[in-house]
Amino acid sequence: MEKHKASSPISCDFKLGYHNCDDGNKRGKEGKQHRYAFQTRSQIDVLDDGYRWRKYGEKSVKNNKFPRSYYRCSHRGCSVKKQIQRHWRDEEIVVTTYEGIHIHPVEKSTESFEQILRNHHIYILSL
DNA sequence: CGTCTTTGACCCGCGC
DNA sequence: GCGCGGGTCAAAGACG
Repeated sequence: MEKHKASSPISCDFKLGYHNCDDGNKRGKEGKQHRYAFQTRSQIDVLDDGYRWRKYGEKSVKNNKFPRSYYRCSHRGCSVKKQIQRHWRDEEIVVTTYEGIHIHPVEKSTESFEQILRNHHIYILSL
């Protein structure tokens, strides 16, 4: 699912910070992780992409009245994370950030990732 | 009864 | 050292 390119230009005045997660320090797990994000115009903040997610945290962000939710793939051995956050200005815009790669097939076969992309007018920001 | 949410505490790096 | 901002843990409860 990492081959979806952003076909439509986005006018976003916010930028996703690429956190400088240095490998080989305290964490020592995986150093470089795939991280990409997209934003959505939707009232629903949690897009069902076919995987099962378990929420493990929620923190409020500065300069943003809406909190940010942290999810993790509930499959054993799969440590894909994602966080969902609303835009600071428009409540309608939802920013979803993925991190990691799934090591197992998708469980639910309801919607494919492409369909979700089309249905919700998702714009991929960076990958 | 198993899975997932909720929510405060905890940890860590950074600046003062 | 202390507070802050951001990320995670884990116990208890909700929900099917």
